[in-house]
Amino acid sequence: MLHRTFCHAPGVGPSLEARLWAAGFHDWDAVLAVSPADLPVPPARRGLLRQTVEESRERLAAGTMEDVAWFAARLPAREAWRLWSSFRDQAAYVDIETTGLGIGEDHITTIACQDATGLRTFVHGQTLDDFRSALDHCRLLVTFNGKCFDAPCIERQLDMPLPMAHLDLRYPLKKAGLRGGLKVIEKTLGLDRGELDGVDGFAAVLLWQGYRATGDARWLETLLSYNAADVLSLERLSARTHNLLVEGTPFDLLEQLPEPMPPANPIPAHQDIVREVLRRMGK
DNA sequence: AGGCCACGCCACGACAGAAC
DNA sequence: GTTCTGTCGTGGCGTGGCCT
Repeated sequence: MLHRTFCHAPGVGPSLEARLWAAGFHDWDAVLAVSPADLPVPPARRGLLRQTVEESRERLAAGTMEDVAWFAARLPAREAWRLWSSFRDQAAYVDIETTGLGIGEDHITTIACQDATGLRTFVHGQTLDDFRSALDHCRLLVTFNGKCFDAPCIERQLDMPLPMAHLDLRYPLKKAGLRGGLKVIEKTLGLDRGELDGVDGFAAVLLWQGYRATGDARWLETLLSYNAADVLSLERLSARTHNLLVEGTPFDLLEQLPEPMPPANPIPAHQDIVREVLRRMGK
């Protein structure tokens, strides 16, 4: 979808982009194939549009982290979803758990990261520092509400800059009509958390506390299972977001993509631990 | 419950095209 | 050439909603 995008050019908003599409300029090649005078945009904007399209073609072909970040910086936030189909192979889906909502002394307890190489988890006091190199090959960071929560936490607590493009699914999903938190949206799409049903972010705090208090690895494993579940659905949600938002363009049929089922969660959740946590939560 | 970001709304400026 | 009108993009501000 990115190669059909013009609203990242200065002076081109939703209206002008729609005018270009309606006039048959369906991708960058079509714009470069005609003289600037034939473009259906105000004369003062033709030069910059052509220049942006030329640079876009080069940057999409190069596809370095800087190139992807260049697109992300120029796209209006509401159109950031268009990055995903072009860079999904270099995407990393990330979610963190913490001891709270960042008030006072709260810190990251675990991180789950899924990318082309598979699922990895990182634990405070054990392997958390390894996360610093986990995103070395990542061109596109994908999260849910990560712009507000996960990314600032990681940057602040691990002192780890995140310069790559960042797609926060919360906003495009809302634009596509899917509101509410991650679990609510998963249920709407028929995705089942299985034995982790009812476990939420606050439960994750209790799971960490239980692990610290008992040293029992089953508490940690259940926490990691929950953390993993949060990232394993993100690729599917990204595809659904893409497909729903592509429906609002003239390229609905051309750009629809298969929606992969989330992989099975490789980390077991222990039922007795889940029951105990839900009991402590009054559920 | 705190922090953070995008969104919605509005006002404003730039520009193109029409009318005179 | 000037003026008016409509369209479009941009920036500022307040607010809602999501994370653990």
